[in-house]
This record gives sequence, structure tokens and C-alpha cells, in this order.
Amino acid sequence: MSPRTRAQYQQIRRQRRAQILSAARQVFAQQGFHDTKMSDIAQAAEVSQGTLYHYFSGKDDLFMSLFSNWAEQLEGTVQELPAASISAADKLRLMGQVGHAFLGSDRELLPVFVEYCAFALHNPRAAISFRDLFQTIQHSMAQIIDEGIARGEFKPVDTATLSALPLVVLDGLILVALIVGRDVIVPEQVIDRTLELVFDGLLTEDGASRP
Amino acid sequence: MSPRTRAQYQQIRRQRRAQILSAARQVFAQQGFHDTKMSDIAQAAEVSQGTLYHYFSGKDDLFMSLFSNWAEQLEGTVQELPAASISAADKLRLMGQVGHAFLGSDRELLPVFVEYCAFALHNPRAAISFRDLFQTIQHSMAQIIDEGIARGEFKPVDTATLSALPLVVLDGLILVALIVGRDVIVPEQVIDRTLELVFDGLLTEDGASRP
Amino acid sequence: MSPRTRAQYQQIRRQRRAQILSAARQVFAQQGFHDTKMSDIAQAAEVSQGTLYHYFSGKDDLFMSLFSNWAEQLEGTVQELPAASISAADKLRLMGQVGHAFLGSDRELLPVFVEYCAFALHNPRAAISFRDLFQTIQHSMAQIIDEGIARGEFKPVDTATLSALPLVVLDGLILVALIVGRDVIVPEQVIDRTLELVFDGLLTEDGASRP
Amino acid sequence: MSPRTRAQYQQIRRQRRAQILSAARQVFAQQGFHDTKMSDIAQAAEVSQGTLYHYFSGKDDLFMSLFSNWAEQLEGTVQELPAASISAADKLRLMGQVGHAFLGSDRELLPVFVEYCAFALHNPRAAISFRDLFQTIQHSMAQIIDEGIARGEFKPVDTATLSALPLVVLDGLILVALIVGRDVIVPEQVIDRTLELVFDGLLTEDGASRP
DNA sequence: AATGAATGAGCGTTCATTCAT
DNA sequence: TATGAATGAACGCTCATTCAT
Repeated sequence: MSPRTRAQYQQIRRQRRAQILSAARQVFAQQGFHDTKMSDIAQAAEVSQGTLYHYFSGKDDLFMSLFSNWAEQLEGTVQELPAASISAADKLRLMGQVGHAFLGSDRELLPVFVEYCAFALHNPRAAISFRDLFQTIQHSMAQIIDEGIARGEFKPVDTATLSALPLVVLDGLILVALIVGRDVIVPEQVIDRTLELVFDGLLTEDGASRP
Repeated sequence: MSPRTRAQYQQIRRQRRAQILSAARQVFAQQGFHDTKMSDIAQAAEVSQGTLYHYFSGKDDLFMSLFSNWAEQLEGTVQELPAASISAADKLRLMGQVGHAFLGSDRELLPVFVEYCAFALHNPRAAISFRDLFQTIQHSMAQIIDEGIARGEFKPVDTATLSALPLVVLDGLILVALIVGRDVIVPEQVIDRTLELVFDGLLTEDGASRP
Repeated sequence: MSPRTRAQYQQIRRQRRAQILSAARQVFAQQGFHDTKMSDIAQAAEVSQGTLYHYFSGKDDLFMSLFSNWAEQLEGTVQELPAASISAADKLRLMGQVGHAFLGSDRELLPVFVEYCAFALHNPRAAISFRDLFQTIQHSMAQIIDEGIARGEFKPVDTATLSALPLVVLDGLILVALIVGRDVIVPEQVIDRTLELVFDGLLTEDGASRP
Repeated sequence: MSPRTRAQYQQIRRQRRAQILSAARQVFAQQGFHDTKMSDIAQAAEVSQGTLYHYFSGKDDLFMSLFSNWAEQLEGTVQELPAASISAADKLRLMGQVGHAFLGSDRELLPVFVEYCAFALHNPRAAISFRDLFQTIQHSMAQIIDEGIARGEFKPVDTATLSALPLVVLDGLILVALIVGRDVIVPEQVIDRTLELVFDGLLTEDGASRP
């Protein structure tokens, strides 16, 4: 009877937006970006096609919002790492755990991630979004390494360059694992074995003797 | 106007096919797979659209042939590595050089490569082609590592798992470098620094003392 | 919060309606009928889209109401002309002044007027509205001419036909002036020179004496 | 069997283009620009929708080509007038005949013409095309008037301004006649009576002697 | 084999209108 | 009455592929 308040409208919009993003995630994951029709998403979200355009300016925007949403979460997790009160080596191990979690929890999003990379090649805004994620992770990684060096845990290394490795390796793993299959490559194992290898090379005698 | 021999016809066909593939490589590299029209390729190859279909069954086939052509060359190069009469460590260094070459020589193909990965997510034949490349490289890598271990150059490691690293890292580097730009990441440096790090951890005292 | 009287409600409604029509006039004038969205009008009028439909049955109705509003004013002005206590020739001159005023005062409405004509081609109700305007003007014009003939001011002419000229010329002028621009044609000059021509006659004595 | 020659292809294209334009003329005339779907035109032309786009870049282009085609013919006719070896007054009468012909021969195109004017309000290219037509006619008219003045047939008048009249009056007539109907206005009569009026002068000696 | 005109299913997007609150 | 979220039919345009010559 009485008209909805502004707050009620905001609530409705927030819910609908989440509902659409959720549906889009499922459909994009199953069918891929290019084989997904807006009508598919509308159907999955149980709204009309027109409604999609009240919340997103188009298919591209919807796709990018999906990525942004997810990237924010990952960034949040990674940014907390350097502040933990554990050794730098353990922080690296935690970074590996983040990789494990990433590969495991949102598994349906992994193909979407790959398509997003291809998408970003020809979409500057998407590229910027990706670069921000990369630099956030790189920054955390650099902090950890530098701390390790300062503490005498790690040998002195080219921090700027090596801090790129986490996302590089993770991306590569996702790519390869999705295409060749888990029967050919087990990404979690690659992460763990690589960390071990790196530790052998990175740790000082001091650091290596840690319990 | 003298009637051509069968051999001459085959020669002409081979040339035309190469001509089309070359044009496709340029156009795909510049515009991306999805933004490239068959008419664009026809124009670049200076043939009619119909002619494309005399040499390839469709756009997908053309795209996959492009990848296959290039993968064969890479496989050839990598397969020769294990047989070289140098130390295992040097073979790893050569593997790094192959990465450098890959990143440098066919730079225009790198975006195509990324798109091919996304393409392979939803195309089994393309996935198989990619897996073959992966396994070829992995196999060579495993031979080198095992040889290094057998010779006492390398510490004993999980060969099966670590031999996945070359393509994983290379793929990740291509992905990230293309999107975030060379001003943010220099893939060749990452390769070199990573190799150094790995050598520190991988080489035995014996191997490490090599010149 | 005291309950409004019926009269107050009607007053509010009248104001809102005028507010919407005013906004519509601006937007239609700037963007044209087909490029104007109901949401544009709602925004300009600072009401919601739904409110528009409380005052007008739809976009067409809004457009036609705009025209009617304006046509009524023009009709009122023209209908007063014949009763003026001046010579018939001066009444014609006044008719020219009305044209001037029309071209000058509501200049932003002129494109809307042209679009309304195109609109009326396929909308019978709009056509009737336009015809009423035409016939009102034609009727006044006929009265003036007949009066002039009766008084001996004018030669006897085909009143019924010539009385169509004012709106015909005015429409043509609006059309042409809007499209080709005022640097190519100055409609006020055309009106004045044409009136002079009509008053004086084009032919010299020689030309006038043609058989 | 043998491939078509370049000339054969040109022939095919010319025919198809004419075929499509002809169909478009009919459909646009019947349904109006905005109510005409490309599929309607395709159906009327007995080609597929895609074919339309091989010959025109879109609906707008098709519409404008229609106008251009027809304007060229009218321009051709009018441009020949000044060179005729008859009196200037007779040339004016011929100009009137052109108007008659215009109103009669392509009667189905008249509504399209009106819509084109509204279209040109918001399409610069269309406006230019219209302006070219206007100026061509104006130029011919100016030549005739100047010749008449030079010969002593006509009184000296403001040629530049009055030469705008033909298209202005014709446009106005088309507009009004189409909307109010031929039972209310007969455009040919208006042309003829107006020409008579212009030739003879409206005012009596008495009226003419007014200050 | 080569040509290029023709196809037509398909899709992203728009926007006037409706309706629950 | 006022709101604005929701609707969904509609349409212009694309482009990989086919086919007659």
C-alpha cells in the first residue's frame, strides 16, 4: 500500500544483483562466455532478460563484475598474509595453501578465470582489473620475501622479480590442469613440490634448520 | 596452360595452405579469435572466402591448424634437448633459452596461444592437441631431471611432478605478461631468476661446483 | 497533512500535467520523438516513469497532447484576425506577422512540429488534429480574402484554394529552414518577399499584358 | 561451370540493388520508415535479410539511398529548365508542371519524402542530401527569375529569396495534402492558382496604391 | 579449384508499458 | 497518487557457411 522506502529498494537491488551474479557464475562456468546467451542467464536467475540490463550494462559488464567480485575476495585473503605473526617461510607455505584453496573451493570458476584472461587481452578495463589483482598479490609476496631476507631466513634474492611467481604459477597451473586434466597433472602437488624445491634454494642454513 | 602434374597440384595446394595460415596468424594475433571474421582472413590471404573452405573445414579447424603447426616446431626443439651432450644443468638452462626464444620470436602468436587455451576448454580435439604438447615437453623435462639425478648432478626429487613446471611457468608468464604488460613483469627475468633459485635448491654440492 | 479538497487535487493534477508536458517539449525538441525515451521525459520532469502514465495514456498521447496544446494557441491567435478593424491587406500583413512570431517564439518546437507531421501520416487521430488546425487557419484566411474582394481591395480570386497558402508556405518554410539551415534560407524574408510579391504582382506591364 | 566474369558479377549486383530499392520503396511507402522491418523489405524483395546488408550498410543507408535515387531524377529534370528556349514566364509555368508531375507520378513516395524530412532533422548526411536538392532547384529558379528580369519580363525582385519558393511550396503542399487529404486540399490547384496570383498580382489598382 | 553472392539462424540489446507496494 | 523494479516482445544486424557458376 504505502510506497517502498529508499532502503527497501536498495535491499531489493542488492538481492537481485547477487541473484543474477550467482546465476551467471553457474552458466558461464558450464557453457563458457561465448556460448552463454543472456537468455540463459536470465532463465537461470529466474528473471527476464530486461532485468539483467537494470543491473549490468551488458554481457561484458556482467562477466567483468563476476571476476571483480571474486578477485576482491582473493585479494583480501592474500593481503592479510604478511601481517601474520609467523615466520616468513610459514607465510610462503600459507601462500601455497591459498593456492590449494583457490584450486579447490571455487573450482567451477576456474574455466571462467581462463576465459577472463583471454577476454582481458582485448578489453582494457578487464586488463586493469587483472593487473590490480596481480599487483596486490605481488606486493604481499614481496613483503614476505623482504621480511624473510631481513630476518636472515632467506638468502638475498631479486624480490621484485620472484614475487611475480605466485600468480604466474597459479595461472599456469589452472590453465594446464583444466585442459590436460587432473589425471595428467595434479596442481596441488606441483605447488607443494615446487615450494619444497624453492625452500631448498631459498632458505639459509639458519632458516633451514628451523623445526 | 600445360596440364599440371599431380605433384605440381600438390605443390600449389601446399603453398596456398601456408599462405592462408600465415594470413590467419596475423589477423588472429591482431584481432583475436572471436573478433576475426573469415572474410578478414580471406582478405589478408588475398583469396576468396570460398577458397578458405577448400583448405580448412571451418574457422575452428583453421585456428587449430595454426596451433598445431606451431606446436610441432616447439615439440621438435624440445625433444632434441635431452640428447644433447652437455650436463643436465646446462640442458635445463637450454630449456630456459627455449622459453626466451618462445617469448621473443613469435611474439605475435602469444595472444593467440592464450585464446587457444580458452578455446580448448570447450573443444576436446583442441585439448588433446594441447595435452600432446604438454606431455612432450614434460617427457623431455623428466628425462633431463632423471639423468641429472642419475649422474649425481641433482638431488633426488619428484620428477613426475616437477617436470610439469616448464610449460606451467611459461603459460603463466605469457598470460600475465600479456595482460599486465612488460612494464610490470619481464618474463625473461622471471625465467632466469627462477632457474637460479631452482638450481640453488636442486644442485648437489658436486653439481653446484660446476663452472 | 490536512485532507485536500477536490479542487486542490485538480489543481495539483493540472500543475503536474503541465510540468510533464513542459519537460516533454524540451526533450522531444532536443532528441526527436523516436530517440526520446519515456525515462528521459520522466527524468526531465523529475517524476517517475509510472507517474507519466497517470497523466497520459502513453508516449503517443503525450506527443499529441503537446501538439494540441500548441495548436490551440495558434488557432486562437489566427481566429481573432478577421475581426480586426483594419484593411484586408493589413490583415494579410498581420498574418505574416503571425508566421514570424511562430518561427521565432517557439523555435524549439519547430522540429517537433515536423516530426508530428510524419507521425500524423500513420496516426488518424493526429491527422484529424492537424486538419483542424489547417481548416481553422484556412477559414480565417478565406474570410479575409473574401472581405478584401467584397471591399474591392483585392481582385476576385479562388478564395477556397488560395486560403490554403498560409499554412502550406509556413510548413514548407519550417521544413526547409530546419534542414538546410538559416544560412541558406531565412524564412522570415521569404514570408515578407512573398507577401510583397503577392501584393504587387510579379509581371511588368509587358508581362502582365500577355494574352 | 566456368567462374563468372567480373562483368557478370557487376550485372548481378546492379540488378539486386535495384530490386531491393524497389521493394524498399513499396514497403516504406505503405508502412512508414519506423514501422518497416528489415525482414519486411527482405520478404518483399524476395531475398534474405543478410543480402540486404551486402548492398546497404543498414536501414538508414537504404532509406537515404532511396531518397538520393529519386532526388537525382528530380534534379536532372529541374536543371534542364533554364536552358529551354521559351520565355521566362513559360519556364515558371513549366516549373509548375514539374510540381504536378512530382505530385502525381511517384505518389507512393510522397509519405516517404515527408518521413525523410523528419529523418534529416537528426541525420546530418540526410540533411546534406536534402540541402543539395534544395539548392539545385533554387539555383535553377534563380536563373529563370534573373533571366526574366534581364529580359524585362519580370519586375526586379529579390531573386535569392524568392527562388526558394518552389521547393518550399511543394514541400508544404505535400505535407498538408497527405495529412488533411485531397478532399480538403488539391495541391495541383494550389500550384496553379498561386502561379496565376504571382503572375497577375493580387491587389487592384486601389489596393496597390496603398502606402 | 576458385569465386563471391546468398543464406538465415541467432543474439545482444532496447524500451514502452505494467504492477506490486 | 507515486514509485521504480520488472517485463518480454521486438528488431537490427552479424557472419560462418553454402552453392551455383
